[in-house]
Amino acid sequence: MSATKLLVLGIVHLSGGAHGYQVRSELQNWRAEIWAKIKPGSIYHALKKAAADGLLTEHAEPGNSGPERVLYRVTAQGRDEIVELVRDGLRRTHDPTMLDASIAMLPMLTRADAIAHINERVARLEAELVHQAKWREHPDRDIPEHVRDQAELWAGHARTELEWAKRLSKRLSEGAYTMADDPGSWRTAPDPLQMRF
Amino acid sequence: MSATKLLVLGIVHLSGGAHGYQVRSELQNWRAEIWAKIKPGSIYHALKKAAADGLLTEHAEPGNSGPERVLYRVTAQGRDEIVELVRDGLRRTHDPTMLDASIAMLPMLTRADAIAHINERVARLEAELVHQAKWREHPDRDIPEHVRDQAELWAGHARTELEWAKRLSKRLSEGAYTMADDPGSWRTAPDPLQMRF
DNA sequence: GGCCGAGTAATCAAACTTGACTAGTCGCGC
DNA sequence: GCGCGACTAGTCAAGTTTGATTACTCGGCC
Repeated sequence: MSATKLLVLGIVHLSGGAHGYQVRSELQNWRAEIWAKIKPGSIYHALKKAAADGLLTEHAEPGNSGPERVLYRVTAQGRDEIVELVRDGLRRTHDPTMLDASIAMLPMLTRADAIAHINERVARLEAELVHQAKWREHPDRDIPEHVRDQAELWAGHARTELEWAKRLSKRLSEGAYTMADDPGSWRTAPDPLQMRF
Repeated sequence: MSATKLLVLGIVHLSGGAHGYQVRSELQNWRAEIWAKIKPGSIYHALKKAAADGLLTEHAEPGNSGPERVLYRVTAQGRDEIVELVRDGLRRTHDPTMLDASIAMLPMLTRADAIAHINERVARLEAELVHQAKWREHPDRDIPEHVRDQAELWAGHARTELEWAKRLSKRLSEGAYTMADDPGSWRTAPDPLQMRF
């Protein structure tokens, strides 16, 4: 699941550098254990992996009180990765966790970019609904009846998501939220993360 | 994810004994790679694990053509486990994959049992909707605006699922599907799986 | 008759997740 | 002045998932 990766990178970015426990508690604040099903162990693993991949830098901090801590910061490559992951999560259907994570990190994109990708999602959902409708007229007959009826539930969820995505797209074009290219965002604010290490 | 476990056990049960590849192709027929995200490797692992846990028995078959195959059969304990997993999946919210798998294996339950557990789901979903509505009136203010707006999507999904679960419950009480206590089900049919090994 | 692609059947190492466990600090009541 | 619970910070082994890879058969066609 790359939702963990996205959330961890995103939180470190938003906090402008953080150590494991900070990420963990921030995610707890956001109730992410529920919708993203993230457990402590995965967070520390994701941080180390991301550091090994060059998306984060590690700074050992002497334990002036308490045990040693490691401070992580997002690299330029890491920021690009976050943006790419958010785009991917918005586009890709059938992965609710990744969608939730992407929404959480939506302000990493510029307004136009976000709208474009949400609209792509809308288009995909519409295509899937058409496809499903066709399939239900001519179902495979070697599949049990109740398995075919599941399709109703999927279609319902697809319609719900469609409505919601359309509303979100509309709200964005009306100027809701502070996006990456708006004044006051992480991008226009003085940003310590521009530094390379 | 115990959805894999449930599907694998369920398919072996429905086929009255099967080897890995049969399970794999049957799941492909049901398009389970899409909604349950099952990959070949996991299937073989799940089979071995279940056998080690006493839910399946293994019968080595000499490769009379092609490589060696292992035939699996569900034990009495395995059947109980399937029933328990289906009940669990129906009850538990926030786990769509497990719900899908449970629906696929719904006829493992008696009609009354299935209805009872689906009704429990309905009650839980209603409680969650009430809880969410309250939370949206008094949101935590340290959470970004767009994260709070995600709740709309969750609520939408919950409502969709609620409607669907109610319909399913109704259909079941009207006699839809062949359940475990109906004539023609795996339970009333002569069943080779009753044998112990 | 020999090779190629499709289908059958499975293994394996690497990556990832999980839950339980460790270990230190801090305040507070007794 | 000490024991206890809560908070901070993280490690670790065990379990699971994944994607790539292996290996064998069979039918067809050049």
